[in-house]
Amino acid sequence: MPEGHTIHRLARDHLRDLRGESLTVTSPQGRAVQAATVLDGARIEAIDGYGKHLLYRWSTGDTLHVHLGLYGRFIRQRTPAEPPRGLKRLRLAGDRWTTDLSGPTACELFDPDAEERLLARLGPDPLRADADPDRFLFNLSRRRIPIGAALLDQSVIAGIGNVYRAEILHVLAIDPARPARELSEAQARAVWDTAARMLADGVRQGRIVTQAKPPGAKRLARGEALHVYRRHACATCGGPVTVGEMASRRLFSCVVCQQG
DNA sequence: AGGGTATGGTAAT
DNA sequence: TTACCCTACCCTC
Repeated sequence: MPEGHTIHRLARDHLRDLRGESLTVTSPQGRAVQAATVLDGARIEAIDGYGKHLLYRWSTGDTLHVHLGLYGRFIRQRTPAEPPRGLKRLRLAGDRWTTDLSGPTACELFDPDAEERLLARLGPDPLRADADPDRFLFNLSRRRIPIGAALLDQSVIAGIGNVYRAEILHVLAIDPARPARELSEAQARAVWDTAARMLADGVRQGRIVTQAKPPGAKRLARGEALHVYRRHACATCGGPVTVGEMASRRLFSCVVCQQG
């Protein structure tokens, strides 16, 4: 689920569903007791997404940091909600909606300087209006690691995960093994622009879709939405998709389209 | 019941 | 590099 598009969509949805109401905050699993105690009865005033991180700004002045990791998810239901089932780290119950968080890597209150430390190790996030593409170009220009590894490095660019990595490099016909700093400036800009466009599409659609929808089609089936990720044949040329490993994740690329 | 897998990341070695 | 953490789901036995 969670690459950058998921995070920014959650920020938007949670703001819509929960902002301004006094929330009942509980820690059903018993693993976020301190945060729940501090925040219970308070209101969410704003929510920021940075890459794959969510920052909830509360009326108490506190910031709650959530990182979903690989398995984390939010489940929404109408208030009053069923008693929590399974392992729920946090429950936010408002007048209309109740949201449960399960499986996050992080769910914690930030110290005063924790946010600064977090932002210092994140590259620019193409989904943010205040993002600076030149910082991304600069970051790429000084990395000798492959571009396929650089795109997963959150200090180079924030918000890209394993699906977007494969899809971005594919639509630009870039060999993932190519050293990041050897990309031309035009190519690096194209990577940024493509990332920004794909992520924004992901926010709108609530899932990752990188293929154009044929006229008349309602919704692309799963397996038709992507070009190479988890496919055997490339959606563009029909050629074989190879599966390798880069940055400890499975990397899919088209032998034909993405030759070095 | 148990194993493998997943769109992520950190800390120790 | 490796070990480890987090949860749900799917497959096989």
